[in-house]
Amino acid sequence: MASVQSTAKPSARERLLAAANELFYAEGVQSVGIDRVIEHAGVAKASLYNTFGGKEQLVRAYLDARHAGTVDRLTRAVAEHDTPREQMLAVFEAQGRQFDRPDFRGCAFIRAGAEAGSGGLVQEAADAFRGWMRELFTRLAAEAGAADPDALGQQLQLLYDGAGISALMDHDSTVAATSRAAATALIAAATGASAEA
Amino acid sequence: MASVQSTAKPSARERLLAAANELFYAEGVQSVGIDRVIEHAGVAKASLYNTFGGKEQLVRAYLDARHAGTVDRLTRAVAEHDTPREQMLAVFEAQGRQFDRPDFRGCAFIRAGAEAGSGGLVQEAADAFRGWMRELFTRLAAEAGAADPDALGQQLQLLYDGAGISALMDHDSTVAATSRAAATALIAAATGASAEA
DNA sequence: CATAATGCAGACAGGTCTGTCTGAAGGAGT
DNA sequence: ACTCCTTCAGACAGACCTGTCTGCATTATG
Repeated sequence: MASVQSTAKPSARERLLAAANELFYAEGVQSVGIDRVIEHAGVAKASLYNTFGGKEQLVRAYLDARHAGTVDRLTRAVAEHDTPREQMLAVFEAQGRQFDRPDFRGCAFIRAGAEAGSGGLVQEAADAFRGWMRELFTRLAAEAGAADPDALGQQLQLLYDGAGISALMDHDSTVAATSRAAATALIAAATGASAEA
Repeated sequence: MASVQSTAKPSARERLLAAANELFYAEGVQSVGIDRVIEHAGVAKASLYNTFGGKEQLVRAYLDARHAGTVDRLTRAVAEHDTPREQMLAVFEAQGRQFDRPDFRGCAFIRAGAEAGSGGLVQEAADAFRGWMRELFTRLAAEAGAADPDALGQQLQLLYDGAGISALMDHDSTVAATSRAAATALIAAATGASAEA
C-alpha cells in the first residue's frame, strides 16, 4: 500500500483534499456542505467519513495542507535572497504575487477562524500557522539586527495581515506596494539603517 | 408614532437590533439563526419579517448600527486632540481600548465579510465602513503634511486591520502598543518629522 | 481461486434553517 | 365604543445539513 503510482488516479484522500481546498477556500467552510465536496471529488460519502472521520477533521486537514503550501512558498522566497532585510521584503513580495491570482480569496486561516467559533480544530490550525509566521518575522528581524526583534516581527505581521485583509475586501491591487513600502520604513526605523527600497 | 417614550419598553425594531448586535457579533452571522434572535429579543417572528424583510436585511441593519457606533467613537477620540499626528494616534488608542473589552470579537465587518459570500448587502456595508476609515486616515495624513497622504492613509489602515486581526486571533494584549508604535514610525517616515511617541 | 480491503452509490434519520401563514391580544386615536 | 395597527405565539412547509447504514463493484493479495 501507499506505493508510488505516477499516472494512476489519485487516492480518495487526495481527491477529497483537492476538492476541499477548492470549495472551502473559494466559498467558505460553513457555506460548502459535505455533499458538494464529495460530488466535486467524485468520492462516496462513506469514504470521507472513513478517511477523515467528519467535516471538522476534513477542514483541519485542508488548513494543514494550506499551512504546508505557504511554508514552502515563503521558504523558497526567503532563500532567494541573502540579507535578512531583503528576505523580510521578499515575504511581502511573495504575498503580493498571491493577490494577483484570480482565485485569491484572502488568508484561509483568518476566514476559517472568523467562520468557526473559538476553540476546536480550526483554532488549533490557525494558531499553528500564525505562530510559524510570527517566528519567521521575528527570526529575520533578529538577524537584521533590530533593536527589539519581537516588536519588529509583530509589526511586520500586522502589515502582513492587514495587506491580506485589504486585498480581499477592497479589491485594491496597490496594497502590495503599500505594504512593502511600509515594511521598508518599519525595518529602517527598527534597525537604524538608512537604506531605501 | 415614533414619539418620545423615555422609560417605556423599546420598540420591536430596537430590541431586534440589540439582540442581533449581541448574538451576531459574539457568535457570527451564519451560526446564529433567526429563532435565537427573536427569542433573545422577545419578539415574534412575524415582527422581524415585517420590520426588516429578512435575515440579510437584519444583518445589514446590524452592520449599519456598528458603523454608526464606530464613527461616533472615533470622531470623539479624534476631537480630543489638536494636532493631526496626535489625532491619528488617537484612532489606534481608541481601537486598543476596544481590545480590552471582554466582549471584543474583532472587526464585525471583516468577520461578516469572511462569512458571507462576495456581493450582497454585507459587502455593501463593509465597503461603506472601510471607505469611511480610509477617508479618515487619508484626511488626517494630509492635514499632517504627509508627502503622499493616500499612501500614509493606506499604510495606517493596514496597521489598523492587522491589529484587529491579531487581537482577535492571537489573544495578544500587547498588539495595541505595537500598532501605535508602528503608526508613530510610519507617520514620522511619511512626514519627515522627528517627533517620538 | 478465494478472501479481504477499498471505494462507489445512495437511501435514511434526525436536526436546523429560513420564510410564510393563521389567529388572537393589546393599545391608541376618533 | 369602535377601529386600526402593532405585536405576540406558534404551526407549517420546504430545503439543507451532518452522519450512519446497506449493498455492490473493483482490485490486490494469500
